[in-house]
Amino acid sequence: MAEDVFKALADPTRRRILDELVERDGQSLFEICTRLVTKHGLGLSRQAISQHLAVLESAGLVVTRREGRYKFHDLNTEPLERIMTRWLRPDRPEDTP
Amino acid sequence: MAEDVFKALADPTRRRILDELVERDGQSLFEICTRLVTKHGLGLSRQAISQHLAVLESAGLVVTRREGRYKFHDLNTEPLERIMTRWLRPDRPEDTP
DNA sequence: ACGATAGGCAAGTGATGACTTGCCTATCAA
DNA sequence: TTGATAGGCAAGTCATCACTTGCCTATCGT
Repeated sequence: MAEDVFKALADPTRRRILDELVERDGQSLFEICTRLVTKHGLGLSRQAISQHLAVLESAGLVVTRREGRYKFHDLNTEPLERIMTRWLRPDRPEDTP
Repeated sequence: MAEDVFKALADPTRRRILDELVERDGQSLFEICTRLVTKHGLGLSRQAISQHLAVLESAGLVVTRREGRYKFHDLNTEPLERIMTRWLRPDRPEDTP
């Protein structure tokens, strides 16, 4: 649902996670944790990140695959593409196909 | 700031307001109130809508112009176009909140 | 001048959301 | 098996947010 996508995007930490997945797809929870801490200095617990990933997943922005004890997270931009054109009026010459 | 834009879009009522302004630009506060009530059955006070409009305005999604005792609200899609491509182009992650 | 219209300001309330802590299960390596 | 790794579940705290209520200012028409 569109509601879930907008709410998922409302949090800066979740947007950081999406940035991280754009840069490197298929990361595990712990990978994302360490990269958020080392690269952006975010002091968040593992559970916090886990909950953020759950929100992103239920919004369809992240899809997961399990392999053994690892759970890999992949970005899915399809919900974004559906949503962003909602208020873009068709009177813009460069954007209208 | 991108943060304000995402937070502004997080609320369903504010998204309704943007829908309303796409359909008919330059409405006053009372016009928006009555249209939200009659067309979508939203039972909200005038102040609630006013606060939502303030959020949208500080996010840059709505620009206002005063004429006498009227204040007209116009849609501005420029902030949307800036944040849209953040995760759609893997080469260039953008800066943030 | 008056009353009616259009809008703003500020404090208070109730709900949602972000984050933590503690404990639990499952998988792998030695 | 033991211990370490990867992750999940649930309750609790604290802040933010949406919305209301009440009162205030400014502008217009008569």
